[in-house]
Amino acid sequence: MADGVEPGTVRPGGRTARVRQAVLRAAEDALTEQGFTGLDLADIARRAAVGKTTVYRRWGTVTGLVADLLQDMAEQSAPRTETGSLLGDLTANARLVQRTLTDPRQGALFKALIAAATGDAKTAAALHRFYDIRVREWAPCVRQAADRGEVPEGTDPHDVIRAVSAPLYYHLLISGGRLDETAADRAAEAAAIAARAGVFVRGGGKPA
Amino acid sequence: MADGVEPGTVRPGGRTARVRQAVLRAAEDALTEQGFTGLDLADIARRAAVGKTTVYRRWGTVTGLVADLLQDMAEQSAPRTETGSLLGDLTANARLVQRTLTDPRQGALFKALIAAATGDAKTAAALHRFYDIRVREWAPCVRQAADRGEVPEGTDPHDVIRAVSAPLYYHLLISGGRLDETAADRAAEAAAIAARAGVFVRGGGKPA
DNA sequence: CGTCTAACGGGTCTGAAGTTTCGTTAATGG
DNA sequence: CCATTAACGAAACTTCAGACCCGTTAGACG
Repeated sequence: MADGVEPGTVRPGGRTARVRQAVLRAAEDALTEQGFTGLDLADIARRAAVGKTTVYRRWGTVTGLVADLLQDMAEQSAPRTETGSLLGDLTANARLVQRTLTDPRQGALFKALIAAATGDAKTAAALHRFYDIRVREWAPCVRQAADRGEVPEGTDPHDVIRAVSAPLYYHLLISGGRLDETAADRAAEAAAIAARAGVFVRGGGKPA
Repeated sequence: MADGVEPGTVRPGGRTARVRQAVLRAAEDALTEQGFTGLDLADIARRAAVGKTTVYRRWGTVTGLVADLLQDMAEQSAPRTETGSLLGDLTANARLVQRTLTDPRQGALFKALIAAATGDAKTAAALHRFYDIRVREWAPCVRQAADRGEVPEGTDPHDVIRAVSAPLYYHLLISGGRLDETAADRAAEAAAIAARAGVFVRGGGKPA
């Protein structure tokens, strides 16, 4: 037997998958309720009705478990809406993010995920991948705006989408400011205006 | 004797103050090196050459210590620069933030502070206070821009300053994107353009 | 349907985080 | 300079997260 093989890779079907799902859901609940601090794997095992040995063997640490949870979350994507204008699309995105972060459960979960990522490189990589996928999902609306001539040629779609989210996460994590629909609309508007002005043109400084 | 009195409040001079400083510096080092996870008070006590009993008695938990550290950091403010134009001032601010977050020591420290704040309400409040002070320090440059007519009357100075920092923190914590001078300049430019367009006018939606 | 063994799970052990105790040191006020 | 006691610190104690052992369960493959 070749050791160094991660458990769960040889027989990924049936029970193994079931255990993984149960543990990930339990981890989600625990992170939501307890936050990242004061979280132990034994508690998660109890919630998942699974032996704690299993959790320790397969994930080892809390950050490792969070990294796996992020990968699992990345696999389920939510589709975007299309409104026909850049501002409309960005506003839809901003409100989706705002609603997610405002929701008591989801907001707490995302806080915990981000906190976990600050301490561990692998978890950080998983977080980056998760957001990269989300950003990719929304990027087409900027490309369409470029086709319509709403934003300059060469505008980086990813940067525009990220610019919409940034102020909302800043409120959530750092300033503690109100995270209402007005904040979402402002974030979208600011990003749209900056994009139109060519701030997000790849590689270049300002055009005029 | 009235119990319920926090230790260090009756005789705050001499030794008590010396111990506090030593512990806060040690906590800073530990947070920088180890991150928020895997940080224990006994280690901090060792670094500070102080009995661990003292650390547990005065601060109790890691988050409590971080909250005190934030209050200490808030007391030492760095003065802003003035360039005469809104974009110039915002760019100076953005570059200052960018340099701070890029610095290996400071960047790690801020990550740890923010992570700690996600899990504890008191620490979060301390973090909000810290950033509120920083924002207040820079707000006048927006007010001056309003006097010059660069931005509409009623523009919220705080929101503009926060809009500059937001994308930089988003890179640091969430997307993992490059945090170079170009990113800083873009953040400043986007905020300046949005401010000029009236996005940050208090209470109102878009003007035109 | 039966064999093989990957993966799970209960029980036990251990080391370190955190608490309590009590003696020691040094601010504070007169 | 002395008395008072707040605050510190060393060491013993407690608790529990996380590691380990080994028997049990159930996928994979013929």
